[in-house]
Amino acid sequence: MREFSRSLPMSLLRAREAVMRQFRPSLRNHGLTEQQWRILRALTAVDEIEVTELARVAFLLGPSLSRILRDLDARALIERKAAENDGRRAVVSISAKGLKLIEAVAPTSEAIYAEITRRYGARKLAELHEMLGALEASLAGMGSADDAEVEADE
Amino acid sequence: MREFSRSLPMSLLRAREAVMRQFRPSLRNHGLTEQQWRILRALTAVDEIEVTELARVAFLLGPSLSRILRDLDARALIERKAAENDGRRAVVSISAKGLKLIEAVAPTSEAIYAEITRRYGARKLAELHEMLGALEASLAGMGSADDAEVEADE
DNA sequence: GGGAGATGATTAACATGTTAAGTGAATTCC
DNA sequence: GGAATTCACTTAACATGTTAATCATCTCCC
Repeated sequence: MREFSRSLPMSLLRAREAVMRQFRPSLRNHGLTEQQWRILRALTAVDEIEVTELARVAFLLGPSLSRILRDLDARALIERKAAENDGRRAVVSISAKGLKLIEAVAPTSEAIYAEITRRYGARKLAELHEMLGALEASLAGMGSADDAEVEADE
Repeated sequence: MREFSRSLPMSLLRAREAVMRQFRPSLRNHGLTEQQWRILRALTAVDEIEVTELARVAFLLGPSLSRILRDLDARALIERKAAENDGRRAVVSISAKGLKLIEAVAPTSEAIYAEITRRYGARKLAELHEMLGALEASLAGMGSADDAEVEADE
């Protein structure tokens, strides 16, 4: 079997952890987890957004997002309301307080990102992004070739 | 600020998820989570190994590893014993039952990996591995440049 | 226009990630 | 040689990942 440390999931996990290790302390100092930051960060780019769409752009599963939105709402960092023409949908936006928090964290975050870019190289970083995107695209249509399917009609 | 979807952590997360999505159903059919598989997989490469070293190679934090080992032990997939000359250390090895399980999962796992390699390209995959390793190395010495450190003596 | 099915969001249940604290054994250092 | 420290591992506590189930609304179709 393949050398363990060379497996693709492990390489991606290790690389991501190496990056996140840089950001976590700063976020922590501002009372934010990585996922909470992702959500607030995504909210700054739009006026308002539906929960499902937010889950897509912040790359979180529904249940995780539900919990985090409940918490962010309790901390008054976001605002929620029902969609006008569909009682099922909820619309979320960042609050003034949330915006203020983002602005407090952003400088450090940007500085860390700049340092990473400096160390790794801007060109190489762009190339890495491109290759990761291509990997995603390659696997897009590869519908989980599941062995031992219990039900034939799945 | 940077376009959200272009952040490095997000790219790495999305790529990893695209890969893991392929493996999870098969592992699930065999009653294993991704982390449990990582541990058993790492144990097949050695005769026995201490817990701390296992945490390093399987890239898991101590607390996660403790919990999972407890579970794998209860399922008789691994064996545990104390180190001979140091009562603090615990030594872990895979059991015959665990080995049998690995052998049952491996073919599907290898097939999925082969398909990923075919789609993405073997050369490109190797290059991606190299770039991820370089990224890790670039950030190795970058001791969390924490802003707003509460204590000056940290 | 009302009931079956689809849809958006949440809740539930269990496993892991993450940091801090605890426990017992080894080492250090007067 | 024993108190203080360090070390390996585990527990604790809380947040998120993951899948399944629930709940309310909406749509469709008869």
